[in-house]
Amino acid sequence: MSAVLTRPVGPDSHAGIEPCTHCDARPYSVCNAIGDCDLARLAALAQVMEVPQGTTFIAEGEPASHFFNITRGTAKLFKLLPDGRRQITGFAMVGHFLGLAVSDTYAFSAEAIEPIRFCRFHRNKLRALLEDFPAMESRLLEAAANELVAAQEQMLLLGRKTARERLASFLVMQCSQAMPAAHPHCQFPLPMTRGDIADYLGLTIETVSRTLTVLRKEGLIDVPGPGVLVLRDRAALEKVAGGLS
Amino acid sequence: MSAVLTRPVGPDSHAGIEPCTHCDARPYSVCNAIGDCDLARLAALAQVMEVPQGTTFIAEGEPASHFFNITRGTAKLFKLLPDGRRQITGFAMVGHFLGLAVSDTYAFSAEAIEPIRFCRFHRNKLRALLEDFPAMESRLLEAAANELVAAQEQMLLLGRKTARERLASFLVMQCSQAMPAAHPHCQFPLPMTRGDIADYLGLTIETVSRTLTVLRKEGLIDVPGPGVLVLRDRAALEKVAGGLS
DNA sequence: CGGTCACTTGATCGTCTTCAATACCAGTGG
DNA sequence: CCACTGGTATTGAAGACGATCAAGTGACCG
Repeated sequence: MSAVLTRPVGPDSHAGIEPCTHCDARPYSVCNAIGDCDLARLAALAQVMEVPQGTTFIAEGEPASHFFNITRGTAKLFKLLPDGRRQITGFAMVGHFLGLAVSDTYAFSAEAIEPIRFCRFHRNKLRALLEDFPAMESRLLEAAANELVAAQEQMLLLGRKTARERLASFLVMQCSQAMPAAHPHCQFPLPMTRGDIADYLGLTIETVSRTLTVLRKEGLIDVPGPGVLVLRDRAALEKVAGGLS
Repeated sequence: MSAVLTRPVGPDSHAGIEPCTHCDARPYSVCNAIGDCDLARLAALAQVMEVPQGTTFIAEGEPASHFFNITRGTAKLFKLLPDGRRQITGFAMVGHFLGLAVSDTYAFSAEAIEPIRFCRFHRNKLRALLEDFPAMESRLLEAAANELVAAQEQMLLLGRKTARERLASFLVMQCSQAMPAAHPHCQFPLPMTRGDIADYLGLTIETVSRTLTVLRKEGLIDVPGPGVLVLRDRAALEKVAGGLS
């Protein structure tokens, strides 16, 4: 990580004063396993940081010194082949935990697709903390199990679905993530570029663009502006996503 | 799971007498986190079972009542689309743990590709056990983290690698799994069919067969018999697998 | 022997990629 | 104000890789 591009949040910042008690991510993240009374101990280990859009704050292959917890914004996680081909393995939103890997180097890279804030912990210090808070370890296991399920779903998408099915799956998933309630008609932000979507779905930018155009002309979706998307017919999209048309 | 096709191993069986102490999987599996003295408690919960090749012993979408631990043979884990398209998300060998999912239904199916033996545990009983043995929970978390890394690698393969690169990656991985030592010249069993390999790599049977033929004619591999494979030039295969040719 | 099954090989087809041109927007500086 | 730039998105035409369709082989088995 480039030291120039990252900076700890100063004492004037809200998050700087009470890094955990009032954290935006607390309701969503694994740290909610720790009671308010013990939170100070966690806060003592946390280093809150903000980085601008485009910052690579985890680099594949580098020594894995920290755990990360996203508290604002979205990051993309990806792996690269030597010739530049890229596969985005996921998007980490508020509450997402990064760096679980047992290995001593990171298995993937992470880059901010918006200005983001995260807190980070030294691995060995957090490991010691985990021994005192088994509840947090349980939550981590739970989170890992959920990610594993999502990864298997993504393998099905990458290995067996058509471009049309991939886009439909992606949009439905993004929608349900943004709006837990299953509204039939839903609008939500789409902070990633076409290139990011393509690298997430194993397609090219052109195919993503073309397929979105088709879905739009069919009246299944609408693109009112850059970074915004509307599902006009969510039920139909879910059918397409499931391979039923 | 069909009750007809599975059967608990009787008291005459070796595994039936001491399900854990002398288990083949113990050195490789998460249960090695439990000391010999406490092993009886684990054994009391374990139900050792054997099923023949072809048995589907976990079915996607069914109530997730058990955890599983493979102790002999190999199983394939897969997800299906309504029209029959199939994606194999992994092969579970000796020591592999299944059923971590938080959800109340299984997220994937599992089928024996050889005659296999496994032990299974009721989820709620095992959960209670985990509270008394945090070391086991740590091992589970470790295992889950490793699987997550493997899943990300597989996403890179499915999303961005060519058929040739996929086969090379698969063979190198199978080899290093079978023989931890990095012999330049290595022979190992390949229990899965071409169809299984295809569904694991997101290809068709024909493409798998053709690509293996090419690799064979290039002298990179050899197929001495059905279910057996030899890497003639492992270094070259690793280059191909990494996208370097 | 006829049966099935797994695998191989060939010919053709189609989806997605590649290459290319264009449009658009924001920022910058003449 | 407008030209210039770089990044992002859209659209078109041509091409390639893998899929599909089809035939044939060999092994195993009743």
